[in-house]
Amino acid sequence: ENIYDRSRMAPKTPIKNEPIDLSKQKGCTPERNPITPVKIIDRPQPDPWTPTTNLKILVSAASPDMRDREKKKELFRPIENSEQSDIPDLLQYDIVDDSTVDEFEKQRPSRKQKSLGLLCQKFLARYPNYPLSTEKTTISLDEVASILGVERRRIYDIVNVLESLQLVSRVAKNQYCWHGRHNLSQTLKMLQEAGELQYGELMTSQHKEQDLEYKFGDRKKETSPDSQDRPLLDFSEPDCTSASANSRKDKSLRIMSQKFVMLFLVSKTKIVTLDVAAKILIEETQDTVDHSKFKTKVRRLYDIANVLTSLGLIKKVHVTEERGRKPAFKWIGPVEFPEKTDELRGHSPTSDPLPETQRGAYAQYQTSATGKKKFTRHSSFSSAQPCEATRRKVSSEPNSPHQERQGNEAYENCSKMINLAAVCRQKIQEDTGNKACDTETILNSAKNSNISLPFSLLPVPGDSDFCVNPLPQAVFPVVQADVPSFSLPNGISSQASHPSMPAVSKTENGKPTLVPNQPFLCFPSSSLFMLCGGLQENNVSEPLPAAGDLANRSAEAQAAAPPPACQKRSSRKCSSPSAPADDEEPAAKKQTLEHSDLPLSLVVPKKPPESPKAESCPGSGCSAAVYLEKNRLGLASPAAPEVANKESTKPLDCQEQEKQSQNKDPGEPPPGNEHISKENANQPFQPQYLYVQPTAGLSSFNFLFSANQAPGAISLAANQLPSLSVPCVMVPSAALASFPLVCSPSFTSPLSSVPDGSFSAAASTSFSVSSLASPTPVFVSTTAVVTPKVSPTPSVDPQQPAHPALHLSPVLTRSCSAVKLDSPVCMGHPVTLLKLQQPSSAPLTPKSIRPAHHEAFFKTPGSLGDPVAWKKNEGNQTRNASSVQRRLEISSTSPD
DNA sequence: CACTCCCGCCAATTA
DNA sequence: TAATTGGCGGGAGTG
Repeated sequence: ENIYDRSRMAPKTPIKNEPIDLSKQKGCTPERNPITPVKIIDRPQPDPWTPTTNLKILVSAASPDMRDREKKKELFRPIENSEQSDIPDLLQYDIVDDSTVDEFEKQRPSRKQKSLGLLCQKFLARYPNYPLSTEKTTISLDEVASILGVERRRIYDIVNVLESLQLVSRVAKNQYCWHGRHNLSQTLKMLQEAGELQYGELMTSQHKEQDLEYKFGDRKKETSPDSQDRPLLDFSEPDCTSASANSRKDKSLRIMSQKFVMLFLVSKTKIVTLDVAAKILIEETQDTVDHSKFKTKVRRLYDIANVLTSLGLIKKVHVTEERGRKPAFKWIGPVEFPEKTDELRGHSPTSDPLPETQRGAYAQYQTSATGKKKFTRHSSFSSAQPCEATRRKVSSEPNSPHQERQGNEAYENCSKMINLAAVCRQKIQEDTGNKACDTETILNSAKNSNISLPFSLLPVPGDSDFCVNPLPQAVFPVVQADVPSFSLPNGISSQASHPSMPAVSKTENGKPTLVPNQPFLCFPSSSLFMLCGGLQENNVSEPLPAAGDLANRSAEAQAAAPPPACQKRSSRKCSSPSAPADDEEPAAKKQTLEHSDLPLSLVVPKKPPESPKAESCPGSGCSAAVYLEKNRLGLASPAAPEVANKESTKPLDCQEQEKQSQNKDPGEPPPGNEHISKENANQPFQPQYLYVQPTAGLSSFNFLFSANQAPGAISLAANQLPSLSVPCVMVPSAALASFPLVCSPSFTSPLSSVPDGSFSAAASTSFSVSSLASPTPVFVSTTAVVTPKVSPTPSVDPQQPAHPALHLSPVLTRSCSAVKLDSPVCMGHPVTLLKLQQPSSAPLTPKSIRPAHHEAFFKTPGSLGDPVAWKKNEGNQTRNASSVQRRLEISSTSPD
């Protein structure tokens, strides 16, 4: 055997592929570097295809043999190393050359070289931390396994953990999509919230005991945990089950990873010992802790810890207790999300560890969102939820039929997350009370349901999110749907996305459904601003009920709903929030916004408590929204915010916006979000705006609505169409400056502003107007807000065939968020809106719509100018920008 | 010896 | 049924 090996080693391996060679080479080549020499060697295979392929082949071929023997492993190993070239190996090799068996041993790199942590680093090194939204990176498990020279099993370990944090999502069999860390903070936030719910008590209570070291102060709970844990578990499981029915398989690694992370996030000391964690995690299962079980759990925790360490989220430490020193891990990642401005935090910590890559990019955050979305489809599975949908559901599907399925997993994850979030949320609700309840509830439901939901809402996949506001009235069912959709956060992105998907599908129907009557607003991403005329001054903070308007915005805000994931039921409708409030005008009024981010959900919950005020508003309905604002304002949103805040946000002037159409752009420097809000205040004129920020980073947009706005103003502009009285503006946060989008009912003009590059981002967005029905519904969607910034140029492609009416489609595309406004909706005054409505019917076609061009608009600023462009009536218009882009759609319709 | 955790069998799921 | 996933725990490497 030995001989065989040797011989083969030398020659063979090396040959083929690059990396491999190394190891082998040593044999051949004295030196360490195998690199050169080898290639030649053997036969390459007949088919060269790709380099990778060859490798794979080799590997595979080799492996079997090797195995038989034993050594094989070793061989492989080298491979791994090869890239980096592990030194050790080389040495050994040399030595080994002659010798024989030993070689094997020697060669083998040593356990460390094969460690999961190292492998994970190699894996991570292959992908950018903050990929551009546009690019969607798919990961082929086989390929990666062969490239890294490891068995696929190991890749699963890595991917499962990454998936639990949403750094990747499963797209299909053997295929994962890389999202990077854009959503990481959101995910962590969710986990933190969920963790607080589940484990918080424990901490508080401090069961701690045993294991932990007091010293550190960890909390650990252990014993009692069961009960608590359970809840979580339950939640999660249920979700899963119910929702996707997924398998339970998820059970372990993924869930365990999330729980493990939760423990860190909840822990004050940020240090968790393995044994404590193991106990806690076991409980879920049962109390009996049998030793073996414990051991197994610990093994798994090491696996997870290795991956998390590679991610730079934790590091190993030792805690000494009375008993002695125990292994423990300390969280070194971001901690922030909690409330406040967390955003910031995010990066830094994280980044540190990270490789160079990109850390900086917060901005990307947003963008990334888009990427996430990938999922697309929800499966139709609608089955899931009957509820709401009943009606709406659409058939579905839209577009992409491809894979969706996979989504399930994602769903699961998402769902889990969602569940957690939901839980949190609920709590919050409780706390807060009802006010928002509806909303929340809705949200919750949404989450669950979302998947199924038909509605349009769409979630945005990525971050974006949107809000939907249903009108009060209509709300109901529809709402539900909406809600859900929106929820997705993020992150879940992916998952979320999935949910979205459904939404999307809905969309189809959706359109109709969506909003048929009601208007909704969706805001994508996190950041949105809403302005309401009513607002009183200030911001958000108080929403003042008084203004009915405010109310409108309300609640929805909730953004909370993160959850999309689950399908569960959603029953509630979201709409609600507003509803209660006032009634102002009926429909119109209420609108709410929602945001959804994943994070949101998390956020939301918190908020509530925090900001009761907002709630107070409740009456009006505002609550949700309000509080969102608050959050934002106050805290800043957690997630991405930073960026957004910083920059972006700018609200541009309202006025302008109002005007709208235009967006303004860039220039304006609006103050930070906060400022903005203030601005609002300041600007009294405008008073009414709501600003919503995105929580997450996304944020790309902000929306402003003016309540009062004359609609006319806005609308007019361009199109004239119609209608919409309400003007809205979206501003990308990131871009801030860049542009806001405005939608007016018709949308018309607003966009124009975009022109700038910034807009380009915008570009992504698309607008479409449909004639559909409502008088003026507008949809705006954005998806990825993020994108925009990034690419200005983008172009979009458009494409997709759009569906006419649909806003939906867009959704699918990903991005989308749509807002529709009916007249009512708008925040501001509905009334106005109504009026607006307008006219329009005609609109649709009007002028110019250029269908195709839309893209252009986006892209080019210049184009924007044209009103025409804006309009597109046809269905097709939709375009999608690439994933990245976001689109806006507006429909105007008129009834004719 | 205790801590780590690699490795891969094999069951559960999927395709 | 074959392939993919992933739980699980033996037992080896490290210190």
